[in-house]
Amino acid sequence: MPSTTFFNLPEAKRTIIETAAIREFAAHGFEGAGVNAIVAGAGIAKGSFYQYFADKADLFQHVLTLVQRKKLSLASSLPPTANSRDIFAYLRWLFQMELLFELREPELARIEHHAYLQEPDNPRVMGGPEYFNDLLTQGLLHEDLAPYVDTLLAANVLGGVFHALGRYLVPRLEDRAAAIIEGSVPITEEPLAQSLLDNLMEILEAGLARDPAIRKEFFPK
Amino acid sequence: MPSTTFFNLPEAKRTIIETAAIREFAAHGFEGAGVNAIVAGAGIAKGSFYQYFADKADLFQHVLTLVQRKKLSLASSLPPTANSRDIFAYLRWLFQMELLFELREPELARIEHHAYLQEPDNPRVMGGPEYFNDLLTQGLLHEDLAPYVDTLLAANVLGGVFHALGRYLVPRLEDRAAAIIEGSVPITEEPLAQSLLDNLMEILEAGLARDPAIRKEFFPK
DNA sequence: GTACAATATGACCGTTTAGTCATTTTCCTG
DNA sequence: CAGGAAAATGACTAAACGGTCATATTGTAC
Repeated sequence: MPSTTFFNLPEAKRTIIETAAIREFAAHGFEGAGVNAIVAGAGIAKGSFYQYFADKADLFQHVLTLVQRKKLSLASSLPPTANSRDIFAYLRWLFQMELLFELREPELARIEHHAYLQEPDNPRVMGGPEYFNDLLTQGLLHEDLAPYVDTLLAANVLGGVFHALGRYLVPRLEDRAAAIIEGSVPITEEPLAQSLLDNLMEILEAGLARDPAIRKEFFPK
Repeated sequence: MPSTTFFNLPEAKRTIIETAAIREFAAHGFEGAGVNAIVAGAGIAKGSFYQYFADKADLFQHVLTLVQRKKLSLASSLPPTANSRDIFAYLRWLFQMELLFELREPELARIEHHAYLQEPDNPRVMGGPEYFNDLLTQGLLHEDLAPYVDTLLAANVLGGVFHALGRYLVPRLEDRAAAIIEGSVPITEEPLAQSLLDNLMEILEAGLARDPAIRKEFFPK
C-alpha cells in the first residue's frame, strides 16, 4: 500500500504520478516497466517515488485498485438493467460496461487484461472465472440457463470473451468511438455499439449454429 | 532469423538452447526475459548466443516458429474430422488440439497466449481473429452458421475462448491429465476430456440459454 | 522569527542489462 | 601434420536497473 505521504499529496500531483505509472505499465507490463521511466514521466525525483511506494510492486497494486475504482464509477454511470433477475440482461449490461471501459480507459483495460493472463483468479481482476461462475450458478437457480451447461466451463468461456472482446470492439466502432469517449453520445444510445452488443448476446445465448436444436442430436448429453 | 551457425549446431545442443529460451520467455514474457538467464540456463557463453541470434527479439521470433511447428506436429497426430465440411466438427477438432497442446507444451502455450495479447493479428499466432473469420465465412457459405451471426464478432469470441480455455481445462482434468501427457491414453479416448469438449461445443453451438428460440424475441435482429 | 516535522531531492550504491570483440579452441580438408 | 575456416569463449563496455540516504526545501505551529 502506498504511504500516507502519497495520499496527502495534492490531487493534481497524485494524478500526474498515477498517469505516468499507468502509461508505463500499459506499454511494457509489470516486468518490463521501469521505475526510472515512471519518475521521469511524472517529473518527480527518484527519492520521492520511494517515499510514496515501497517498491514497484506496491505501485502496481495501487494501479490495479485504480482499475477497480474506475470500473465502479463507470458502472454507476450506466443505467441498471430493467430486469435484474434476467442473467442475460445483466451479462449484456456487463459487456456494455466493459466496452465503455475499453473506450474511455484503454490503458487501464490493457493492464487488467495483462493481470488476467498472469493470474485469472486474482480477486482484484474483474471478470474472472469465479465471478462468472457465481453469476451462472445464480442463473441455474433462476432457471435462465440450459441445464446441460457446465457452469465452470461456461464461466471460463465468458471470461475469455470478456477480456478479448474490448480489443476488437473498439476499432470496430471506428469513427463512432469518439462521440462515446467524449461523452456527447451515451453508449446506450449509440446504434452501432448497441447492435454489436445485441449480436454478441445472440451468440452467447443462441450459439453459432443455424439450428442448435437439431445439432444437439449429434452431441447428446 | 537465427544464423546458419545456429542451424549447423548438433540437434541436442540446439534443443538445450531452445528449451532454456522457452522456459525464460514463458516465465517472464518477452520484455521481462533476460539474455543472461537464457545463456546461463543453456550453459553456453554469452558470445556464442550472439553468434546464433542477432538479438533477443530474433530469438523470440524463432521460439514463435517452434510454437507453430509443434502445433503442426500435434495436428498431424490427431485423426482428422470425419466430416470436413462441418464447421463445428472442425472447431471441436481445433479445440481438442489446443487442449493437447496446452497439456504437452504448457510453456509454449503460455508464450503464444502472451503473443496473442500483445498482437492478436500476428500471423505467426494461431487462432487469431483472422483465422476464425476465414473459417466462419466458409461456414456461412456452407450454411452451417446462423445467418444473423456477425462473423468478425464471432471470430473474436472464438479467439478469446480459444486462448483462455486451455488454462482452465488443464487443471480441470486433474489426475487424468498425466495419462494424456505421457501418451498412454490418447486424448480422443479420454472420457473427461471428450465430455468437456462436448460441453464446450454445446455452449458454442447452442449458446447458454435454456430456450434460445424464445429468448431471441427479446433481441430481434 | 524560530523550531520542528513533513516532504522533496538527486547523487550514489551495487547489480544487472543487452550487446561487443579479441582471443582461443575445435573441426574439417588436403 | 599443416592450415584455414568455423565455432566457442568470457572479459569487457556503457547504460539501465531497483533501491538508498544524507541533505535541502517546504509547510506549519507557536
